[in-house]
Amino acid sequence: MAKEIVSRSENYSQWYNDLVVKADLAENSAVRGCMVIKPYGYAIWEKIQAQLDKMFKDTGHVNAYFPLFIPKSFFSKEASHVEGFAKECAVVTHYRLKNSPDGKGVIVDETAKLEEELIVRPTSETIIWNTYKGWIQSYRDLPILINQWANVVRWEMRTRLFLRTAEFLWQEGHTAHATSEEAIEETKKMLDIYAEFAENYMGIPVLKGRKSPNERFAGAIDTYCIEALMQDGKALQAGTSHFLGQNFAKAFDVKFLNQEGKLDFVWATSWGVSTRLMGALIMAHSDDNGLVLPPKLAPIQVVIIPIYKGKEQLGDVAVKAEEIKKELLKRGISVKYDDRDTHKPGFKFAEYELKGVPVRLALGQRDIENNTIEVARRDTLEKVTVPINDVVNYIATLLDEIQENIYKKAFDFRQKNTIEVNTWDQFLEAIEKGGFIAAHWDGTTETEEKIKELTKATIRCIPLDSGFEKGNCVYSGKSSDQRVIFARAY
RNA sequence: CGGGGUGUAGCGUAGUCCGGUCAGCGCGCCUGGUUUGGGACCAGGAGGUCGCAAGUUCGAAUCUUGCCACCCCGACCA
Repeated sequence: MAKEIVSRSENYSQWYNDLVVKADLAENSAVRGCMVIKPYGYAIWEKIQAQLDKMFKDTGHVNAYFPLFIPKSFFSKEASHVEGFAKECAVVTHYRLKNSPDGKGVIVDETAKLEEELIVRPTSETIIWNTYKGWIQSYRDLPILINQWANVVRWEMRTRLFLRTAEFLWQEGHTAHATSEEAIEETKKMLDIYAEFAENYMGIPVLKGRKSPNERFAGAIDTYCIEALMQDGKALQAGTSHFLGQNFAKAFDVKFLNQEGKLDFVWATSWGVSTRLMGALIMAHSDDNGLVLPPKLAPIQVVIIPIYKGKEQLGDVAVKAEEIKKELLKRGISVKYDDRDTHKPGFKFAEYELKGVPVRLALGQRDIENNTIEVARRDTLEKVTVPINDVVNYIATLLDEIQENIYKKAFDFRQKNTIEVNTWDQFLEAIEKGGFIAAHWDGTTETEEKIKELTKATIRCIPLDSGFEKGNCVYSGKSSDQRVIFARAY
């Protein structure tokens, strides 16, 4: 199975597609816009889930599960929310099939029409706030800090594996608070968790910021996000955290008695990351040889490949390999010993490179004699031979080093591709090159939309950590107090 | 949803204009043997309602119509 992928320079999006399919992460399914996540891809997602889940729980959140279906009437209760999602909702109208009169298959039974149509959730705010109404009477019932791991459906026109699919997996946190301050604090706390996860586990540097009103979540007062830069210079929104104010509490009439005995509406947040993170992971680090996975999320961290001539040599090598495997496992490092005799070593080397396994060990007769082993790292493709007795320690350190190196590489790339511009001409030039553009913006939706129309660039975020700076809008010339980040985005 | 393109074995493709010895090739797959420090080699073998459905015709991968899927570009979006 000679699996070739097209190079990034030749065709970036083809490279991405090739990679997803050939590294066995996912494939298109029989259902338009929906993907099958294959075991290797799902294993990465499970690692993402496990870590995030731990971080959520460490900050006081608990998991629960709400229904896939949402009564249509719930949707119309929050005006901007409906408006935002109406165009991409799948709707269930019937609950029964019957045999077709012509004998060819089954048809919808028209007599089984639902009294009220059900929406397949594109997000769960409405069903959750309808539920919270029954749970909250007093400030003593607050806060509610719930997360759910679920699938959602958004009927997208154009889909791409992981980046945009009609059905996707995600987590959505939905919290309820007694005060605005507390809810805002929660919104920012979760944004910080996302950023920490992206940087420390995925190895992807992210910009934390706030969305412009135009890019805000439907129904939110404020949307915060983390934005990552991909190797082709396009931005990718990797996570969002919303301060919902009292919008949903008002829409679903969720009130509580505060300590002064006065009725008030509850304050809300919601926050989520999805399988889109897989797309970010792939595009941030991988190269023309295939995936490059950060050790902390790699399903297999180390692969051992035996090199041998004849069965008796394999025996010697196998003993040593199993020994090393056991030692690595003891250290909590995941290992695969690949002794398939149906493929040659060179084939396996290429295969594990394609799959992004961070460290590869090659062990042969020559090594047994010299008490050495060959260690190859995926991120730099460097190979070294180390004494076999040191290999476990060596690998433990190396995995950390790879994790760091991957992040550093991505960080340097972002630095190199983030540019401050002050004139419209500079802006036009910069946007063609790709990357993040820090420019002044007059704060109006009209300007934002005009820029989008002219350049396809959108405001990715208004960075949280960049300070006040007097300047003039790059497009309109009107005065501005802060630079914002523009980019073309996924 | 609009514009463009593609659909032939698991994958990549030739053939389609000009209907009839056109169902071929490469990779992969299976069996046996030799191999094994960067994608092995030899020999033999299996596998296809030519995307689906109607139609034209003595005859359709090839012509007509409709549908479906995928890719690229736009509008939408995590």
